[in-house]
Amino acid sequence: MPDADELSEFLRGSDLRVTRPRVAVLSAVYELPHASTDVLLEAVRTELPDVSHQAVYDSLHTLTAAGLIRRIQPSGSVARYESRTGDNHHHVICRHCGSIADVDCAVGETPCLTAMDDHGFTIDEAEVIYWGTCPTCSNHLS
Amino acid sequence: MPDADELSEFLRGSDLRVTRPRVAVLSAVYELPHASTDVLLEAVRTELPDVSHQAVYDSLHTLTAAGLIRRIQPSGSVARYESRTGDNHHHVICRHCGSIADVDCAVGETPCLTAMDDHGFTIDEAEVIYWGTCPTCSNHLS
DNA sequence: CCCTTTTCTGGAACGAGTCAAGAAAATGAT
DNA sequence: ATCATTTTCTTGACTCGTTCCAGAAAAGGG
Repeated sequence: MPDADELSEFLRGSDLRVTRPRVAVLSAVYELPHASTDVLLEAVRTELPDVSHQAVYDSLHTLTAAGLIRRIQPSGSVARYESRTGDNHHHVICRHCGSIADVDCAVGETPCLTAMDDHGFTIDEAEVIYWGTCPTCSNHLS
Repeated sequence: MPDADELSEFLRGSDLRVTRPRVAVLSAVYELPHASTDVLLEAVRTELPDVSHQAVYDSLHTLTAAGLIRRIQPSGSVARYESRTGDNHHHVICRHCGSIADVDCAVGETPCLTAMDDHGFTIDEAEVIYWGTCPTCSNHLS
């Protein structure tokens, strides 16, 4: 869990200005993986009570564009963010409660990156989402 | 491309009442794969000019719940629907224009269905989205 | 053919996200 | 350090896809 100085360095390393909202947002994304925007907004406001939601949206967009965080948006969900980037990991999502866990690639480094027939597309990413039921919901349902 | 009678049979086969909006919606989804709700609404209205948008939303939900059509919703896109169901195919999406094409499984029948560490989840579906650039946009950009 | 159940209409409402203009803050140069 | 420039943040309105609701209409079984 990087501290504020490290987070600032991450920002500077991406040629981004270091502002308190950005540091707070980045910190929140590290603390709360797969959190939605409004959860992150609340988290940020425990530290900076007066940030606007717009500042959080802007920061999330900027950080995403810089590659410091990753945005994921499964079907039927609002946007969520995580700090693990660039390692080609995927997600398993519970259909019942919406909880998300990370899963590493099953098949080598870039599984399925070669589609059978790519229709002439140039493919640069294969996003895999596993849908299922989490342990908690399994117990609850049985 | 099934005709109205066949579509009606599909509905009855799923224990759904046969209504004109439903037949028209189902027909539109067959005609326009990966179309968004409002495109489907327009298509339906060429045949049934007075359908409400709510009827189309309801029909899409009902047909999706019955498994007659499939709903897909890539990040940053509105909901889209297709008539190919149950064959475990995936999609390749153009980052620039949003166009979608079907791709069959690259690796056998259920690629990646076995996650490396499933965190105790019971996985029932692996959804793969290939992101890239379509031929048209490739030409345009070069 | 009528009755019950389900579906459709019309319109209001919701929520995540975006837009826009001016105020504030962060960087780079003096 | 301070100032000027550039970028970012605040405030508040607004958009758009989607959902909610109550009453009207239509489908299918008896």
